[in-house]
Amino acid sequence: MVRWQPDSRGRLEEAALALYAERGFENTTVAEIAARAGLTERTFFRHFADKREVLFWGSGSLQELLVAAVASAPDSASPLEAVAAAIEAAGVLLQERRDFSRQRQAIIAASPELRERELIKLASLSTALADALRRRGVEEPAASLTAEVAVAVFKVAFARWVEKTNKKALPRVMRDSLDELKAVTGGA
Amino acid sequence: MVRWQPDSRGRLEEAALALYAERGFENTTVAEIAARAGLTERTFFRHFADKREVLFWGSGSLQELLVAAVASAPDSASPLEAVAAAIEAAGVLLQERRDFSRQRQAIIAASPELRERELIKLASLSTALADALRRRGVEEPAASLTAEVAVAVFKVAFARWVEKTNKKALPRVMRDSLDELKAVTGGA
DNA sequence: AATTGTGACGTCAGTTGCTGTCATCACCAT
DNA sequence: ATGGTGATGACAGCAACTGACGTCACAATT
Repeated sequence: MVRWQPDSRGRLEEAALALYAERGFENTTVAEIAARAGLTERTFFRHFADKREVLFWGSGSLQELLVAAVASAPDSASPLEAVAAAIEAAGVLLQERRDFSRQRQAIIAASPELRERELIKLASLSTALADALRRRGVEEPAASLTAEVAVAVFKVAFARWVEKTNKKALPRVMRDSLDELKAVTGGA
Repeated sequence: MVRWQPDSRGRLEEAALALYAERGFENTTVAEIAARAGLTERTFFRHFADKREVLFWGSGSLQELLVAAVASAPDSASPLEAVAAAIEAAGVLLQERRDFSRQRQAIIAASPELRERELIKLASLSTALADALRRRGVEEPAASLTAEVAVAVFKVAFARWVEKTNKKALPRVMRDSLDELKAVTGGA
């Protein structure tokens, strides 16, 4: 006789996603999420720092992926080329989980609190990318600026990808957006 | 006999800034702020949507300044030149309130919750700038990308300006950072 | 001058996010 | 068996926020 069902964290994530989608983030209580997962409110907070974090648990691995991509870029690659390869790799990953990504983004877009949390994750990504670039020998402020630019392109491309149905694949949108950015900053 | 002292909002701002600086944001209670201002907790929430917003009341006017600067740029100016003029104008304003800006930034930097709020203000600024650019006839995604780039340069320049004492004036740092960005995105 | 708003604030009660603390009990190693 | 461990439940409590309602100086109206 098992005392508890396994994967309580996963059940909490699932329950939260469903309830946030159903009745909105603000209109669902942690107690409801826990009840749906067959757990206690207290247990929810043992797994997630707060009510928002349950939606952002995967962002850590995405950040690791991007940082690894920057680190493994060939030495001949420029800083911009290194981060370009990284966001394309992220694009591949998100493209694979297309439906999930879109549902999640719809939930986030509907709540200012969740948008705040998303932005700080992206800011964390930016500093991580800047660190990775500095490890490649890029000096400041070029490292920070390149990292910020990468996140900016990521944001814009992701927003366009989410927007309408039947569009290009995300890695392609990432590339196109980066080319647009070069045109904007270069052809002054 | 006046029933209440005037400028309750200003007193709340002042009290909050002092207490946040003194004992940190998390260790300060809204009730304490209100008491220091000679008011009630309930009144605090009538003036500010939440505990963080008291530090960001001025960000609206800054955003208006930037948008106006973009709108009033000469027709001959490229999108990047238009936002460059805007962030330089913002640099002038912040340079004038140098001490206040730095104290405020120190408080924000010390609290993740406040950093979240700052980021969403910058995101709001980015969409406002993109709108202003679109009103100048700039198409998407160039407008969004240019706006994001402007905010990125603003962030990096401001961070550098705050960092060490005895540095260049902020408008100058803004210009330099923008030039660095052009080098980074152009000289691939 | 009397009346009637009106706006800014106080008071109070309630919900919800979040935390500290302690007990419980299947499981595992010894 | 014995004892340790880790995940969970149970409970109490604080602080952020909200809604409802009362109060009273001041201004506008008549």
